[in-house]
Amino acid sequence: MATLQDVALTAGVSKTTVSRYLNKSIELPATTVARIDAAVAKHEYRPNLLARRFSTGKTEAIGLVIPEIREPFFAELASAVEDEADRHGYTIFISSTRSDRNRELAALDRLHDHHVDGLIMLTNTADNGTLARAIVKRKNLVLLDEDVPGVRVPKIFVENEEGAHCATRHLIDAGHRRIGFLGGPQGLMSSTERYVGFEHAMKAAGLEIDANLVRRGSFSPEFARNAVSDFVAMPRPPTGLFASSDYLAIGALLGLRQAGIELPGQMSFISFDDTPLGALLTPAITAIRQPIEALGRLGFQTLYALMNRKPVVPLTRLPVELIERQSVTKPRTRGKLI
Amino acid sequence: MATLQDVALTAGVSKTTVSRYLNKSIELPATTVARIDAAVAKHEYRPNLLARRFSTGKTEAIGLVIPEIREPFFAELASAVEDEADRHGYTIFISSTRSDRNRELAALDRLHDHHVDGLIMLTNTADNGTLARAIVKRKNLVLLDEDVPGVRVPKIFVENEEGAHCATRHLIDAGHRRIGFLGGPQGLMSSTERYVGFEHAMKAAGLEIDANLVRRGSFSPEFARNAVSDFVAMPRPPTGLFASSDYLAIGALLGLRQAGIELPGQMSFISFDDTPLGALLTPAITAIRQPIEALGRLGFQTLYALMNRKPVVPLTRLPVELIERQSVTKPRTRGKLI
DNA sequence: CTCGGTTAGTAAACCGGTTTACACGTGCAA
DNA sequence: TTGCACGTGTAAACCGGTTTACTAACCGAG
Repeated sequence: MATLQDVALTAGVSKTTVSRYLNKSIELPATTVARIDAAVAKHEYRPNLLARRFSTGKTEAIGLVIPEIREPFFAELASAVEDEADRHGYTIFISSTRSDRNRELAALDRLHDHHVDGLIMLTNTADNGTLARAIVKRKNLVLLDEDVPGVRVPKIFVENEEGAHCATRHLIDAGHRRIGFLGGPQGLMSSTERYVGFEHAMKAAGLEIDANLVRRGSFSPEFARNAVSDFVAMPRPPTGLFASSDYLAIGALLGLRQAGIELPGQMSFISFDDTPLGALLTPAITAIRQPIEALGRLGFQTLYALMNRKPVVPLTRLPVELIERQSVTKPRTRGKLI
Repeated sequence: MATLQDVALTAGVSKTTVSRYLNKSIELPATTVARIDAAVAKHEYRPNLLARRFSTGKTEAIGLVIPEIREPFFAELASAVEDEADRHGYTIFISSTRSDRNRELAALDRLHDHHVDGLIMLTNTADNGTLARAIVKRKNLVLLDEDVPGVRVPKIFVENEEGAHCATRHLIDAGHRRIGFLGGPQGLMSSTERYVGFEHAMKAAGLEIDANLVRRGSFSPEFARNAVSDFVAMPRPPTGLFASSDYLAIGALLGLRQAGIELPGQMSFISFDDTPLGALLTPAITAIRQPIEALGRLGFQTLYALMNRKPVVPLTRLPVELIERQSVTKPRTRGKLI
């Protein structure tokens, strides 16, 4: 591998000159430029990235910390972040933490160790303060989609409450009165906000919330499956169901299929996220779409601004959107029950 | 940030000693060890990774080059590779190439530039020689799942032909005689092998292959959708369909739904890959399962051996497995047609 | 007492860029 | 003729580890 020194010797200049020319921090007369260009070409010179990074202290890489790359929501997000990063000359490291706090902390350490210049973090387990304490010691960190309370870093979330309100309202408008709710873990901002949206929509419509039809506590499909099994075994099952994430929806749909419940005839169903899966199912699932692409791009742009010491918006809320498909209809039993 | 020098001064030794002690390349008496440990703790010393990498010329990172992280097959693979890499102290860069040859070449350049120590590559576009020429110039590269002809690097593939044979045989055993085949791009080893498996199974059963029921050329869902639309419009449509990848299956299923074809009653269906999606659909899709986890782990292990100049198996074929679900039954029209 | 071997280290080179501070020559104005 | 600005560069420090080659001190054996 040719070094800067080799190029400099061939071009008859010093390596300082070559370095500064290649980094555009110097203007040179055409003849010198030509000599350097020729020398670079002759040696097929490519700068040694390890040396450059050591010298500048920059890695031109960022980390993306997500719970699980296999889940389509996070894979979509990773794709968007990667694309935007690539556009700015950055590469990304993806850490799948499997919702493991220690792996999240390890990712923060890698930031500290100059492994990466910045971090985009997306957690989905409630913090007892451990994560927050680790985060406040770090710079160049952006939180996406889920909050970590008590840290002052740029945050980009979606309109969870409004989305949940809209979803619930959609079921109500279709004529549903008994509506089940599947929520994520307690202590997570997005979980809470989605529940609040559900609650407000129900209250605004003058409907009681039946506590037996509300299940909160986990994002796992298993959790949703069990909850749904309970729902359909009730004397008066709900006619509509709102799963507050697609991952919950998977479990819920398996539970409904197992119980032989037909969608949307016997049960209307709406979800939150709108990953591509939903469109392929029968019936195609009506859902609140999170702007994953925008989340990823804005996430990188914000981190980029942060790394370059540009001013940054402390909190952004991105809008969500109702995507109507085929899983919500009028309740079949409406005439009988009301 | 404390440096090795700071620690050395505090411990009253030279930085050589601290470095060698921390890297376990020296044995020291207990008292000295204690002094160094205390100094490390006092300074909260963490080695500067950029300096270490520059010094050793190793990045302790590898690249994973795949067509698209959003596709579940590749996301699963990435997850397996990442896990195995993590276990060996390596981190991974993921490059989604979007099947773009230039992005594949760029990833190879990053290997050259010391961006990563090694590369696991998985391509899905036929090579005209460009990729092969770029690959032969590189070291520490492993090919996964798809061949690039003419390069001598370790390769790990699955039993494509056997899998396709098994899938076709499964339809034949269920009583199907008119079987449609959806294949990937021409010029790809996996495409060809899967077609050959189909062909052999048909011949072995004494069945003619109707050229109108064979469509090869792309892995895109759109392609499959169009092919299926043509199939169902034929006077005598096939009763069974073999999609040689899950991504094709998605398009095929959309096409079948659009045409109002009921599965498995009107059409038996089998796919190749068995990503988690298939289990969630109605009916759940019978498929040939690729050993994604094993592919990823063995891929990393092979690269690891390669990077450490250990002997490496030049070609490995991993077995596939038939996962029976609900999308294959006896042909409904069997009595009438035969 | 001297030689050889072991223990416990160390000085300095090295990796290949980037960056700071400065030098030299030339032309133009005062 | 001096002085200054400007164009065209350069020498050397610097980043923080790793690694090579070496040494001083001490112990035991001959």
